[in-house]
Amino acid sequence: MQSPLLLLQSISKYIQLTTEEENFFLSLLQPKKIRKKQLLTQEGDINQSAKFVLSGLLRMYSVDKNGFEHIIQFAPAGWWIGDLYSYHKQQPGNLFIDAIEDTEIVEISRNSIDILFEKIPKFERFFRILAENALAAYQQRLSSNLNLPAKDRYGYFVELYPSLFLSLPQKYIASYIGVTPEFLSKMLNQPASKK
Amino acid sequence: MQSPLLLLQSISKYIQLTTEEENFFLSLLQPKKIRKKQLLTQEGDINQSAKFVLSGLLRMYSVDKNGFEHIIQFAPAGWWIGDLYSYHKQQPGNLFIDAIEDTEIVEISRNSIDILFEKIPKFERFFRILAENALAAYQQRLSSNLNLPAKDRYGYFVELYPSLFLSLPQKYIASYIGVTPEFLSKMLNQPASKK
DNA sequence: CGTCTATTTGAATGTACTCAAAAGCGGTGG
DNA sequence: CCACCGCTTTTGAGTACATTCAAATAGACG
Repeated sequence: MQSPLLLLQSISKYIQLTTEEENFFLSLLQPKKIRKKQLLTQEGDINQSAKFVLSGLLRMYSVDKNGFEHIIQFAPAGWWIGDLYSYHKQQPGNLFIDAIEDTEIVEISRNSIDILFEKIPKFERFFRILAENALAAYQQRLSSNLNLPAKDRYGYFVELYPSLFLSLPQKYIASYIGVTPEFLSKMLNQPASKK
Repeated sequence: MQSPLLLLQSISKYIQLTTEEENFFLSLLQPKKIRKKQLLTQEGDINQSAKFVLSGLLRMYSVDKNGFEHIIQFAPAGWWIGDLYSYHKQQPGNLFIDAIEDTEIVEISRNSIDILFEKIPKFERFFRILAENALAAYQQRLSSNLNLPAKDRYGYFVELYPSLFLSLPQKYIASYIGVTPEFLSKMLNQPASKK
């Protein structure tokens, strides 16, 4: 199993921990493996934990009434993922999370996070910064997506996930930028008339 | 000028402050009035403060290369607003904020927030929760917007801002849900064939 | 190699846009 | 208090972007 080193590194960017604090934090983590195509979370679940990807690749998506999937976010190694609406309100969410590749994550339960905040208040700061970063990213995505043509949305995707667009099956990209796989295929194979 | 009572109320939902702490917090606030149509923030500005609306109505929007505005968020009384990407990275943002109606806000500068966190660490918690709430809202918006027809996006708008859709000029709603004003008009006046 | 999934291609359709012009509405000044 | 001006909304015709459905082709994996 992958070590949570990656997680400790990302924490140390924002707060400094003593070895003791680090160990206490590590004791709260629960490792988990998700096989390719396996569901981690589904619609109706109440999100009870924060999730950090150590290796592999997850996707979070909603399913509309016609059965079509819309990808909200990918999570490669080093990213957090989760339905924050459900986590925060403690109500059933409407998002699914599954693995595109075999993936290793660590989870921290809501309860553990409460304990963590009590014992090591510095972590309030870390999770604040985390949420603010994620918020900034969502604001960016909304602002760049609203009403822009698919070609431009594809461009933004490539910028945001430069390492993914090479290896990722095209249909996932289509789902992320909000077009059908057929249309994306046509778009990419068109005589490079306009960029 | 409106008193910041509304702000204190919203804080007290998440953390308890002594009178002394309250006063210290209040001493960091800077009130500001923005007249209808006046710009508060524009593309290229580096966001240096958190902004809370006491009364009135603000909008935050981006402008695409064709000059079209896309509204990211409305902020009626009791809401926070700001380009978090720019705030967080301290880089020029690409969002505008202006007033749809005469508006009163209070601002807290980044520096003051740092001082606040140092003096009253409880505020880390407050702003963490704030960011998480906002994040949940953005996740919801993305998930409900992606690839849904305009009719449904309009429905979601009405749910999110029930008080606004009555008084707000229609073209702003169009800009929020990502259609042209002409199209929204046609949509709303169509023989109520399909809800 | 065969099966399953992903991608490509094509034709017909639909949703939303553009451009243009008319109608409605609200405020302001004479 | 009415007339006018500017802004918003409506309406219509033509167009473009993206979808649907269907079928062929290509890849991946056991």
